[in-house]
Amino acid sequence: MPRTRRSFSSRVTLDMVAQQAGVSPMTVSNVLNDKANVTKGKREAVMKAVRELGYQPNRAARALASATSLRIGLLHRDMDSSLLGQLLLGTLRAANLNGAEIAIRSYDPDVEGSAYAEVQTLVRSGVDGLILPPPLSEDADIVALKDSHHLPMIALAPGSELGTIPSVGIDDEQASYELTRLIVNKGHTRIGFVRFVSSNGLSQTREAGYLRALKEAGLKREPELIWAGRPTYEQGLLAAEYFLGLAHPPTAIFCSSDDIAAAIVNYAHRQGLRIPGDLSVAGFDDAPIASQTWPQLTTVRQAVSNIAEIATDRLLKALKSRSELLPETQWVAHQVIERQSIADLRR
Amino acid sequence: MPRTRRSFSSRVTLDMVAQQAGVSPMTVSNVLNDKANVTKGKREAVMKAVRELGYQPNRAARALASATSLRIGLLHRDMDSSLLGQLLLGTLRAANLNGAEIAIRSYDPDVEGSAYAEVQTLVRSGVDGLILPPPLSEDADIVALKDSHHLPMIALAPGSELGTIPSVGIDDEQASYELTRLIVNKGHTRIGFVRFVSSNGLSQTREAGYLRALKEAGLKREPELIWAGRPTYEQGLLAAEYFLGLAHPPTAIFCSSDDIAAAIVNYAHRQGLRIPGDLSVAGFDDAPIASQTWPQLTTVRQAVSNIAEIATDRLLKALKSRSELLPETQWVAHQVIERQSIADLRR
DNA sequence: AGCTTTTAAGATAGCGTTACCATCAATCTT
DNA sequence: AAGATTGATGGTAACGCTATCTTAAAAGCT
Repeated sequence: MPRTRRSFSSRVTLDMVAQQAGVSPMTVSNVLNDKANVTKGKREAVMKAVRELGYQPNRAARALASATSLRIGLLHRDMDSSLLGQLLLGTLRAANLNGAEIAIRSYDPDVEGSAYAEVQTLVRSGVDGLILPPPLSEDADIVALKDSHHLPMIALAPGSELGTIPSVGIDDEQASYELTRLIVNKGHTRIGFVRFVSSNGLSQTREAGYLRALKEAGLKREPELIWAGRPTYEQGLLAAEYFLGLAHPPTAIFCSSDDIAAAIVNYAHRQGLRIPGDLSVAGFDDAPIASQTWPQLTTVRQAVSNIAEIATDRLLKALKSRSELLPETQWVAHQVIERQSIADLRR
Repeated sequence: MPRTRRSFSSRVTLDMVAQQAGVSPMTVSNVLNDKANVTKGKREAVMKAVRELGYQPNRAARALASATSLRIGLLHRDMDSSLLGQLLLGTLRAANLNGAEIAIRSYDPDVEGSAYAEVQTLVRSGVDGLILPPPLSEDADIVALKDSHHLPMIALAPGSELGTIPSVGIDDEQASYELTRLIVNKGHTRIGFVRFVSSNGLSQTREAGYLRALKEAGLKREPELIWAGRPTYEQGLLAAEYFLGLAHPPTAIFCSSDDIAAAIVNYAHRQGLRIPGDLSVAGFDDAPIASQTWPQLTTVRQAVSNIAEIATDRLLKALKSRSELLPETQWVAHQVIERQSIADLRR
């Protein structure tokens, strides 16, 4: 037996409509949801009662009862400040528009298996899908969950076509090609390149663009002009040391990361070189540091928040329509940002 | 006897958290809503379980049971990449645990009144409260909405005690004092200071800390050692030019911003000076650039995501309990990060 | 007509929380 | 020391709706 009613609010409920219409609550629900079999008479009686009482369904109750709300997980690298903001912004925008919720967790890139452990927590916590910022699309364990747990996922800026899971990002090969061509067009013929050491898609894709531009300009690939390292400032200092120590150093260096480029600029300054007068440098990503360096770096910008928004939207739409998400790569426009770090040798 | 379970999603519920923590569901609810009196032990056990399971309250259920749903607005500077991530992270964490929703909007700091216009949009869209990251707590129009629209708000890192609205941040004066003292203790007696030009709280608070440390060490305030500018890399170059052009330049420069400090390091390098051998430099904020410079900068770190989380939580708790939010400043611990940019002159 | 199949309508049991007590141990009276 | 007060904890029902199953009547079949 009911003890006390909690709500004093005179809000009209479905039960009141049912009573007024002389039918059961279920019938009212069925009418309102346009369900199968309701006779015309009852349907009209219900609608009349709804109108008279000014009934409006309670969204919260409906959501709770129909368990229709979507939740997607987003994993991010701890301490990855510059991208994170844009990433969250884009994801949240798409999630809000789709009435979905997002669950965020961070992992420590220095701990083996940390990302996978966090994904498992997300899965256990009941997410319906996953957003994978780089470099998570290269984690085989995580990607495997797609089939083993039938967990839809989409990768952000994968660096290269994956084939296994859907993704959204810029065309890295093309962007790299365009930036290299810009350097070539300014008359440089000895152009250094810093690639990533890892065997991931990115390192190869960006190098491919660099090589394509060289080839097109009739320049040979010179192994001594390619240096591999991790994308950190410290590694950039090593790269600078290497390039400037060559018997015949490059006149320009294109780096796969702004951190490295900034380090090279800094190192060169300490050697008394002028940038871009004595050495031209280009970066990639348009991280904050690219414009907090002097001279500011010519680089490539990818619209991170757009990429995140598009990917999230695509994932949610697929989830809603219960349709399979095809493992297609979707490309978003990038932008070559020309600033002052590349000298024009033609003059 | 339960017939069938309807939900297929293994979403983590409050009951599961209760079981994991070894308490009743009610206790979990009480912990999450900061209700009544829960012992520290239970409270921690619950929070631990929440973290482990990645629990997020079901908003629909909460709204239904409590007949309330909260939405708070967060305004951020467009393009403010490095802080934004941490800011969102903290805010979302608190919002999720409280089952609240957050509405995010950006404003253009270069357009007069842009922030106010965006706030109005938020208000019209029906937010129940507002989070104000710096420097919004200094916008009189926005703060006035607190009373005119009875809109609760809380400021982040206000830089100084406001008196008008509640806030959460570090004690800037104390942090500035501590960093200056660290420089003093290394034997420096001519210490330059870069303050912000604006008349906001921050510029004065940080300068006050600098002056307090000088005074304590028996050093005089020398006007020529204080330079004012905006917190940008370009301005930092001007500051460097100024300080190094003095007849009797400082041996150390403490900057109210890492951007400025990094610019000074860079400028000094180009002048052939060694850092910290010939010039010591310290920054403030521990922005990414502080560790992407060589040598890495000694600076002050504020836990932005914590600050945002605490503030959001405080706002939401007040909203739920329908209690007035007192205009108190709440201080969060800061951390002086000592790296390699300050020379020890005593040896 | 006697039987099975369809169909409208309703009964029942949750969905995941929180409000509102009831309980029992701990602390405080006098 | 016995009774009274507090305070932590949890049992129970309810929030307003929908999924699922059941029923009883209507319709279809041989």
